[in-house]
Amino acid sequence: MPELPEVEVVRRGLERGVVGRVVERVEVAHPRAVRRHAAGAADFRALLEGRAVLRADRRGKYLWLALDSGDALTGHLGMSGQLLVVPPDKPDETHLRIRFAFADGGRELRFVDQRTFGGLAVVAGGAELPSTVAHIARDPLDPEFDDELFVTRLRARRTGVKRALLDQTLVSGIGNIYADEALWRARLHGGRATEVVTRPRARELLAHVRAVLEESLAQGGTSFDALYVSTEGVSGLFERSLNAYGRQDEPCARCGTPVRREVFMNRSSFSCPRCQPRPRYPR
DNA sequence: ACCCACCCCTGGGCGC
DNA sequence: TGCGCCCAGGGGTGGG
Repeated sequence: MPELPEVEVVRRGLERGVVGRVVERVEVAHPRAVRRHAAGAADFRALLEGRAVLRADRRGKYLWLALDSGDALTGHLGMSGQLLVVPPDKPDETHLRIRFAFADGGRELRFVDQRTFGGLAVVAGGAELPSTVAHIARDPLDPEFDDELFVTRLRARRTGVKRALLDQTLVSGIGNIYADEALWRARLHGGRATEVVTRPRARELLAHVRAVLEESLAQGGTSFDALYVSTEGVSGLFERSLNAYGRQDEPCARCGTPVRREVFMNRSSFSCPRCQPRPRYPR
């Protein structure tokens, strides 16, 4: 899916739906879904069967379940991954990749992923912070996120502001939607060079990032279609609150100028031509 | 240490 | 109907 709000909705669903339960049986229906588990599907199964789930954690767009073995079942949803908690008798989804049945015979956990950009892996000793997640920065909703460090590092970059926001090693959890929304709120064009953004402007941008992530989370995230849903299959409602993303040719909510679409980093960027003028020297 | 182009996939929507 | 494009909330990798 999904960006931070959508992943956090899933994490909360896992907390309610699988924490405290014991995995009894794992079925890997598609090997690509465990390609990040280098030792293969059989090893993946062996490390999970019989294990109890202690916690559901998240950093940025990465999720993990802490296990009683000290290992972590880590996951990334990619562009189209879903983690669903469903009754065992529910018919298999078309793109069901991995099934987890629990010892209590209750609802199953299913990893469903149309495009298979996502995947799961067991990381040895990773219950606290999986080594495969440690390379990314904290996200803006993390209480230990260091705002001033972010401002310093942002300004040290020699790139554009949007590229920087999308760089998960600088700040995690932001994707194409929330980058565009935060930039719209901050009245900044994504091509603005990071080194000319003043410290107060950078702090302001971060405040907008945080606000849009929190507001979206409160609405259950953004769901353009049925691919972006909670563990219960429920869609989020934040799409109606988007001001820039996907709003090409619609009037800017501030000034009425039609929202433009530009291709940037081989993907779409939406912005207001008047509120967010192109910089003279874009990055 | 950065930054960028490219690659990995499937399916929906569109024009022809 | 069908085909060929284009498009889509992702990251990892290898080159410069």
